[in-house]
Amino acid sequence: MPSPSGNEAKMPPVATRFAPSPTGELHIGGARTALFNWLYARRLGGKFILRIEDTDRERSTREFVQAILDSMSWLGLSWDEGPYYQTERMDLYRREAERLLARGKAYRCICTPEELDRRREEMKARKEKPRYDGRCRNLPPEAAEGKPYVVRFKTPAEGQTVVRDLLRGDVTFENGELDDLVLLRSEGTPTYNFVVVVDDAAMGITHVLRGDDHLNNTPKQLLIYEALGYPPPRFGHFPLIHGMEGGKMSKRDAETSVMKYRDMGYLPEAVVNYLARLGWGHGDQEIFSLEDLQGLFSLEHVNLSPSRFDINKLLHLNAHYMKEADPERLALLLIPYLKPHGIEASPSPRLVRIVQTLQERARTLVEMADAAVYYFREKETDPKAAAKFLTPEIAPVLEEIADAFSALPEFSSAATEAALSEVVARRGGTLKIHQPIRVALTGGTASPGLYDVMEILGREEVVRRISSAAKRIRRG
RNA sequence: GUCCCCAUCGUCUAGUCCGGCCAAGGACACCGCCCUUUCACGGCGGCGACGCCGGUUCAAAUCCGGCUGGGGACGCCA
Repeated sequence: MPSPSGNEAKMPPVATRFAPSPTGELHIGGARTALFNWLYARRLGGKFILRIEDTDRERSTREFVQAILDSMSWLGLSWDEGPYYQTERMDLYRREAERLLARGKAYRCICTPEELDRRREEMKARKEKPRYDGRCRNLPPEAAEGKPYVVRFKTPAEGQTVVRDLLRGDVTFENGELDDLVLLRSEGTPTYNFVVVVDDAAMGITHVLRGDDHLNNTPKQLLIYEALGYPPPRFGHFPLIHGMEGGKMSKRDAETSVMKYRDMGYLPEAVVNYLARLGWGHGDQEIFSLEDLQGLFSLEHVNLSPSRFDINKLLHLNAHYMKEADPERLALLLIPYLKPHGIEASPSPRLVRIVQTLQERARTLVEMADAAVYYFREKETDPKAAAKFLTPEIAPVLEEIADAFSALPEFSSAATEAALSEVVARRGGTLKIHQPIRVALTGGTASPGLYDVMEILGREEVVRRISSAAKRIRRG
């Protein structure tokens, strides 16, 4: 219970943000960052802001912006404000840079990129930490006239900056280790460490939750906050997601784009569940809906060590959600995955029935589509299956069964099962007939329950496929 | 090279803050068995970890130090 004079009472409502740069599709690691920020805001009744960091004009594209927005929506991560685009806020950044220049907190630097590169290489060769040597710090203002220049931050040479990390506690940096970083490029566009501060301050961000790779940037940003005279937000850095081989997750390990997982037939709830459990836990619980997560997520339970992306566990979770999912919804979702097989399906009760037979057998929508093909057209028979089950002595039995099915008053799974036992009984009761029929019907040895398959296929098609299998056997 | 972070089964994790309930629990994967018209699902069981060394303590996975190992950052990228 917060006292009237306590900090709690004055705490502004929580605001988090996700600030991707549209230089690629939404990365699986970025998606987790977005998820954690979204959850944190939701949990505390705050707002979640989306900001597109497109100041790198060379590499940012409209298409990537759209892909990121689509990925967020697919995952169910809605934003309360934005998307803001940094390229639309250039005036603000230039104004703030001017302010720093006027107060002597920043300076113009006329070193060329080539020169800088050269010096960096030299420093590396000398085994020093590569950094700007500050040679333009005290240049008279006229020196920059008529020349291209960048605006650099005047990092204090002395003292320490401590980052009070929400997850790791205090992390202390020597200011002397920090660089005079570039604030404005020679074309006048701002760089990351500068815009992020200006925007987070302007947007009232209270909590910056981001990947570990930004921990080293934080002291620089803190110093910029101070120079600008804005109160800094709280920071929390969680570990990166690694590939199975260790190291930043790359395409070598697994697909890194969220959209690709959708394309590979994963359900968004499985991806969300998996991402949440990667670096976070809640006792022994494994299954979490987005709604569960909103109520349970907390920074205290975020792990500090990097976790590896394990596609097997994602697959397992997806299989779980495939089983849980409403068959009508799955039927709708399945349609596009049928297209590559040349199947143009449309929503129907039959499609729902098909999905129901496949739900506990398919781990992804792609697997489900693969397994569903024989429901739509006769598949080529697997030669091994044919050799084993479509033997000459089985041909007359198949013919007998086809006849029995044709004579049935109604073609239900109960009826076909009864008819089949009758045939088997007539032949001595030890006949193994299921696999031959399965091969005749589906082209392979694995399928849902035979009677269900037959009911869905319908009498005409069942009789046709069984007879044609018998004919093929007789022809040799 | 310099700075920073991290360290429980192969992987994700519970336990670590407030040392004893932990001869370390769950999940994935893997291996067996059961169920079964096939394949799956499911059920049961197995395999499997506190990186190392020292310290504090009656007692350490839990606290402290060192070592080792892993990772990240050092751009006119974000």
